Amino acid sequence: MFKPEDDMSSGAPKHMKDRHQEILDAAARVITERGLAETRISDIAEQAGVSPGLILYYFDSKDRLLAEALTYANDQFYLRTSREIRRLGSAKEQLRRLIDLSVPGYLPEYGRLDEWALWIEVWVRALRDPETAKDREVLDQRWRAQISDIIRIGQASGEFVAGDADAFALPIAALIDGLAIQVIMNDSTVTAERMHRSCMEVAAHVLGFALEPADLVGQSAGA
Amino acid sequence: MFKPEDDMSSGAPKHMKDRHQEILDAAARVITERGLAETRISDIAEQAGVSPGLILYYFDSKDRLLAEALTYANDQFYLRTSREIRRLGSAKEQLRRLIDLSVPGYLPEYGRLDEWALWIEVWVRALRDPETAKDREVLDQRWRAQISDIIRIGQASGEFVAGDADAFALPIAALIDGLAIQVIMNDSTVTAERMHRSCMEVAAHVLGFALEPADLVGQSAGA
DNA sequence: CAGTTCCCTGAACACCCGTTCAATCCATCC
DNA sequence: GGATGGATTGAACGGGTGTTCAGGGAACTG
Repeated sequence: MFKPEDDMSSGAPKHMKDRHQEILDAAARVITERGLAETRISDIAEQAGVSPGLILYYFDSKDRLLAEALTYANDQFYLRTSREIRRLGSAKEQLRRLIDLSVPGYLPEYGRLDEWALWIEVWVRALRDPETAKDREVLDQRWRAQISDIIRIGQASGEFVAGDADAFALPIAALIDGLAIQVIMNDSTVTAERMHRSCMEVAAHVLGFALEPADLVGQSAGA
Repeated sequence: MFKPEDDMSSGAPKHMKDRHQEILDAAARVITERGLAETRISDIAEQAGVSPGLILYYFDSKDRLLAEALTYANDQFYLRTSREIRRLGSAKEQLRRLIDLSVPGYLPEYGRLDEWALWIEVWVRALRDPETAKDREVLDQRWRAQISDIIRIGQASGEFVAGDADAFALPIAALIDGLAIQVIMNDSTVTAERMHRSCMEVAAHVLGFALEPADLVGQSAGA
């Protein structure tokens, strides 16, 4: 993804859907790089390879664009993990994979997992912007639902203990959030491996399954 | 604290230390209210009851001021909780009190505990500003040390199981972080009470102590 | 009581950036 | 192939805001 498509040197009009998405993509990339506060319309235009005027042709205002871009980027992350996880057989494998994908920089094939940086931007914005606050709640509930769905599967198969799956999911989700922040901040005492281990341990504890040595091996891409 | 001091109508020069601190206080309040991105020098000046020019007389630039204000505010929170906790007898009580103080809005006497909002601002800024990144790491390590100190006390007294106190503290700190974010966001499914309960349960689990019914009663101010 | 130093003000400056808009380009259709 | 309409540009406008600065004024010093 994220190909600049050099061949569209100048002219080359696109249909609205394409441009809309292209601009959102460009915006998400710029926000990830420079942060929401330092993101200018001209940056997004440059990243998308168009003129600044065109950005405002597709979006009512900079503010609207930023809001849309944030939820759009989180959507992408959700869809990717969701697709990956559905493939796996056991609930324990699914949970493990979800944690793999949530630890910034744990899997080499996915860069630094900068989606977390976007999450923090969403949080800051949601504190004051009701629109963003609404979106955030939906996004966050989906994130927790992804975990509780796995838990329910594991309960049905007997891998996990019985109980309120949503109640089990909350601390696991929050723990991942809290640790991911530290890892993305490059905290010297909270490495990716340590985060992964801690998440697995607490999950095993809460859900009542045994940790096998293989669960704690770093950097495995899973089967 | 936070008295406007109406009587210093115009003249009334203050000594540098005072003004420095006053401006930091004012800045912290404005940032909490409006957010880092929407904080203008004129806002801070107004809040402090001085002219915009004076702000730049005491601080080299707006950026420096903001950076200082953020760590200053976090310092205040640390000092307050630290002072409160030291009074208590048992480690379990200390831990419980720490959690009380960390749950936004749990204790009526402390407003909404908006220090958490400042934390998020620190995180966003630390992603790009090395100076802030350094401060954040110190602040965060102190936050975790506060927890591991309590754990060590409890281990010495036999209240908690033996083990690496720092390793125990990490998930507890991260869980508090992750849940506090949800609570401060006014997430409809993560109430202050639920956060409190979840933190106590995980702590009890990790540290191997039994939860008594009294530990789960809401809003108690402790002894 | 002059002189010096520091605190403080508020207006002016300069720059940055979101937004607007008239003009241009390019498909597509008649 | 001329006309129509949407897509695109880039320059210009305008508001907002960080920073500077010349000056006023209070306290302290000798």
